[in-house]
Amino acid sequence: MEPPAPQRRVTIVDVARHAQVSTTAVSKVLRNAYGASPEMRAKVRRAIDELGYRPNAAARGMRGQTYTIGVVLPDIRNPFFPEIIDGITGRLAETEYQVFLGPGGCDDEKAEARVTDAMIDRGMDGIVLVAPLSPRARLEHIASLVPTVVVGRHGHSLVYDTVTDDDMAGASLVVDHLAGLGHRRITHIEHHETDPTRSAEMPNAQRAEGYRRAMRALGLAEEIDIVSTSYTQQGGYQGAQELLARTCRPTAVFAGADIVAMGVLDAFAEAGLSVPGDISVAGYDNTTFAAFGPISLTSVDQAGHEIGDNAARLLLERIADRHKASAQLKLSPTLVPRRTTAPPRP
Amino acid sequence: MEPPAPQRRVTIVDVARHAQVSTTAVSKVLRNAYGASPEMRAKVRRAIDELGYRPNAAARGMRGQTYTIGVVLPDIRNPFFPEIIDGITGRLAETEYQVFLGPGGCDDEKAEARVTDAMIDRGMDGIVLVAPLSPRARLEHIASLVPTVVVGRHGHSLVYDTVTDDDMAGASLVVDHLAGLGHRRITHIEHHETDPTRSAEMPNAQRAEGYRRAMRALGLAEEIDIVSTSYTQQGGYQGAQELLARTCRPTAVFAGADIVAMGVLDAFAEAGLSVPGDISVAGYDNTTFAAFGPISLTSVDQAGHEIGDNAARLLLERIADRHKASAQLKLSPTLVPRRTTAPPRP
DNA sequence: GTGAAAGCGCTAACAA
DNA sequence: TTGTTAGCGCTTTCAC
Repeated sequence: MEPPAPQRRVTIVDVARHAQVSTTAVSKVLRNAYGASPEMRAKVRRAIDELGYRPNAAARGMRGQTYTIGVVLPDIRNPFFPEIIDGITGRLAETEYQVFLGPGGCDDEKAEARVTDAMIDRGMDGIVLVAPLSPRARLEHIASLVPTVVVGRHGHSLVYDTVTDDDMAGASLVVDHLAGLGHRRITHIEHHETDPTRSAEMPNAQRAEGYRRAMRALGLAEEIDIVSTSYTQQGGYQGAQELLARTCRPTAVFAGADIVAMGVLDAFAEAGLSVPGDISVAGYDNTTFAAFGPISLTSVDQAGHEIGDNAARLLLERIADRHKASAQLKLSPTLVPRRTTAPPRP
Repeated sequence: MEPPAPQRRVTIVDVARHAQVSTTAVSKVLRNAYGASPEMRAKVRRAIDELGYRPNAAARGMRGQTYTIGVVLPDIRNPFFPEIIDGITGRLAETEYQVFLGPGGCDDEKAEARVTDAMIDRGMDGIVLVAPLSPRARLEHIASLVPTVVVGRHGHSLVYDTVTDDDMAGASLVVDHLAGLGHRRITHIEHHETDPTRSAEMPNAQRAEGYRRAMRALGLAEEIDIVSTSYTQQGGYQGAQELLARTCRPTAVFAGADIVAMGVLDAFAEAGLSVPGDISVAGYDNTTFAAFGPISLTSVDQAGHEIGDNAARLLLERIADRHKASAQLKLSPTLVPRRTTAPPRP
């Protein structure tokens, strides 16, 4: 009687024996590497299918690749990220690579470091960092250890590629839209950046700067008015409270993110202001809920899917050639006008 | 001159040499295993710090554990999942385990299989399946290969643990709430389950059944009315259209999910119905957007954080003892009344 | 084109 | 308590 094999997983050795070839041959077939005749490939493929063999990624990783790509998200809650993920997985679907997401605790630099370290420890072949919080030096350190693409953060580097949305142009779209409706007193609610080292690289800073430039370009330099809070619902609520306390209120508010606009709408509703009758509100990100009927928020749509797709493409290129010149891609956002913006009261 | 070490990563051998001990000793310290004196531990710890050593997870995985937990989500877009993730990572934060999320393409059984296979290939120590679509046999197969906890799917198994919300009780909460306000004609919009094999195990089926039972318990058996569409905004819109076409409309709608309620609200707004003046609407999941001012949707809150926390706890127990008896946990949801429900017109 | 053999970095038996 | 040694499953020279 045969000893009852205790659920041992099929290995490359089993495949080699079953196909009557060497393990080297099997390995070559697995990697589509040079040095295996068509007949051999066929034979090996058949054995793989018959045995239901699946390579052990850990073992592969010891010498070669793990065929694993890590994506680090600062905050899974942000409804903008799924678009990026879809773009990445879409591009990678046809390849052997598998994507795993690392949950970076909401706005927590420590958690981000932990996740990226964990990915490096696990021998991931490449990493996509989405809107990372880490200082630039840290990003370059990561990139020196593993092929890296940084998404949603401005500022170029020689060691990693970047894919961003043109946040400055996006802010212009909003300001131009509001000015086109007849608004002059347009206030921007921004996310206050605490860390000066990464400051200019963050999208929020770019949006604020885009707001300033667009206002100036329209001859509204005098009207430039920025309230600093944070990109949260709470931040929007506080910002709106500040505006409500003024004697001369703006006729339109450009919130730096949709979630901020939610807080603004809450505050205005509480104060009995009607939107857009008394005041217009616009957001940024075109999150899922912006489209919901009761909200119907004018917003800016970042090309999320395209961003992810390009990030994955650049990462594959960098995995293939770690020393290629770094690329910087800037994609264009579009305005999605909805029912929270209208001409000001005459 | 020394040869410029080409960025070689520090290994256990380097640590052992630097601390003047054997690699076994280092390994024991890493795993807090038995058989290392305090002095030795201290010496090794120091060497680890001085060299900045981090163990290679792939190599560890070849013999022992990878210290990696995989979480499979059916759809990253569902705003209910972040709560679960937080619960899981919270519980695991104090341990050596790292969580990675596998992006299961929205409602795609094939994608789910691909992700789970990938996790097994990568030697993950445990897997949490959130509301999986796979047939039961497949779940048991996965569980036979790696410690598994299934979340958000009813139906017990001997090989995996389950953590669910009491969806039947949740449905009762909604029906009781509406009936308490004076409603009798309460319609439920359900997700139509195509696959009969998993049918009864899915939360949507439980919610529909809970609705029926609650109606009967209130003596409203005659009024039981279920519209079958899907748990999407589109599904809600279609379901509402069907109701609008009737001569005798319900006075309240219980949507099986918040996202369904969004579609319902859209349709009612288009038809000029006011909510809750003309008709009340309730959802399920208490998603982030349900709380937004302009929406303010009455909903059912699942104990997401608690679900995740317990799932992680059970998984750790199962990793420690693969043959322990399987556990089934059912947590209680709560009702969150908001402004979309009110007494019917007299 | 093919395969034997030497590792990759770690853990687990086993000896000392 | 400590160290020696043999793999884990794969990839990669390097002979043939």
